[in-house]
Amino acid sequence: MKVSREQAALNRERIVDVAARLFREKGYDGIGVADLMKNAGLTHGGFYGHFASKEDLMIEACQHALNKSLEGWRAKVASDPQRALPAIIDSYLTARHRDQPGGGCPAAAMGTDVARMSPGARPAFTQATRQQFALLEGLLPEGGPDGTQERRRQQAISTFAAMVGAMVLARSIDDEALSMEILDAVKAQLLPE
Amino acid sequence: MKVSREQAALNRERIVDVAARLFREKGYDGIGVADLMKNAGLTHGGFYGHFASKEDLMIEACQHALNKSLEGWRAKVASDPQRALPAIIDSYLTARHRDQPGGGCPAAAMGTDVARMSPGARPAFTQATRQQFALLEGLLPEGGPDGTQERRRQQAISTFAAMVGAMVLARSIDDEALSMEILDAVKAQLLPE
DNA sequence: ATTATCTATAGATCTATAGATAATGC
DNA sequence: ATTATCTATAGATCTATAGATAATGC
Repeated sequence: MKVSREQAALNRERIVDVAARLFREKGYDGIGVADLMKNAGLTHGGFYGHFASKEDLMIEACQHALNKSLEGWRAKVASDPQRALPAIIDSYLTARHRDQPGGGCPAAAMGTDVARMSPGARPAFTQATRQQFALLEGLLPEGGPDGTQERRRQQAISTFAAMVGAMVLARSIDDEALSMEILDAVKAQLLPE
Repeated sequence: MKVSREQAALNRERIVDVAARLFREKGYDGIGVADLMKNAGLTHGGFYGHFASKEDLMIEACQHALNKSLEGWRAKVASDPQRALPAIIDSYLTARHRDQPGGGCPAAAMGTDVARMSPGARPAFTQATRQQFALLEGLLPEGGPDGTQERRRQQAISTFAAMVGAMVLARSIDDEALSMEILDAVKAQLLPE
C-alpha cells in the first residue's frame, strides 16, 4: 500500500494538477474530494495525508493554474516578443479556449468562485493579476502622442478585462454564432489592423 | 396555515426575488433550498408547491435578475439619452457594485455558474446579452470616418465585455487599491474625455 | 519504526417527498 | 372541497477522521 517518498510527492502534484483542471471545469462545489482523488488514481481517505482541507487544495490549485497561465504568456514573449501581444490575444479569444475551461484562464473560470468563497486564494489571484497587467503593459506599442506610461497601463488593464469578460459572456450563452461574434469582436477591437 | 391565492402568488415572487439576490451573492451551490425559503419567510417544504426543482428556480431567478438589470439600463436611456452611456458605465464600474453582487450584473455574478451547470438558464442569458449589445450600440457616438455600423456593434460588444471582465477581476483580488485601479482604468478607457 | 495509502464510517447537509394541517374559495 | 403551507423524514452526498495495512527507509 505504501509508496516511496518520491512517489508520494508525485501523487501530491497529481492531485493539485487534477484539482486545477476540475475546479476550473466544475467549480469548487462542483467536484468532491472523493471524485478528485479518483481522478488522480487514489482513494478518498488518502487525501488528508496531503492536505489539511479541501479549501487548502483550492488555494494550491489556484496558484498552480495561475503560474501555468503566466508561464504560457511568458513563453510567447520569449519566443517572439514582437508578436507576443497578438499571439496571446488570438489564442485566448478562441472557441477552443471557451470549450476547455479546465486548462484555460483561471480568472475567467474561477474568478467568481474565488471572489465569493475562497479568501485564501485571493492573494494568489492578486499577485498573478498584477503580473499579467505588467506583462501586457510591456507588450503594448509605444503609441503616438497619447502613449504616456499611465495610458499604457490603463490600456493593459482594459485589454485583460475585455478578454476575461468576453470569455465569461461567450461561455454563458447558448448561441454559437453570438458566442463567436463576441470573441471575434473583442479580438478585432484589441488588435486593429 | 394556508394563505390566499393572491398571497401565494406574492410568496412565489418573493422566493424568486430572494433567489435572484442570493444566487448572485453565494452562487447556485452556495445557498440551499431551506435557507432560501427561510430568507423568504417560509419553510423548507413549502418550496415544492411553487417550483419543481431548485434548478427551475435558478432559471426563473436568472430571468428575473436579467430583466431587472436591463430595466435599469433602459431607465437611464429614457431619463437622458445623451448621458445614458456614461451613466451606465459610471454606475457599473464602482466599488458599490463590486461589493453588492446580489443586486448587480447577472453576467458578472452568475455567468460562470450558468456556463458550467445550468443549461436551462442559458437561453435567458443569450436573449438578455443580445439586448444589452443592441442597447449599447444605440448609445455609442456616431464617430468619425470609422463609425460604420459594424464598427459600432464591435465597440458595443467590447464595451460590455470590458465591464464584465473588470468586475470579475476586481472581485477576485484582495488589494483594494489594485481593485479600484481596474475599475477606474476601464472607466477611463471606455469614456475618454 | 515510520508513514503513505486504504477501508470504513461518523456527522453534517442537501434535495425532494409524504402526510398532516388549517384557511381559502366555491 | 381544495390547496398553500408546515412538520418530519427518506435517501443521497460531502467533508473529515479513525484505525488498519503494508511497503519504505533508517
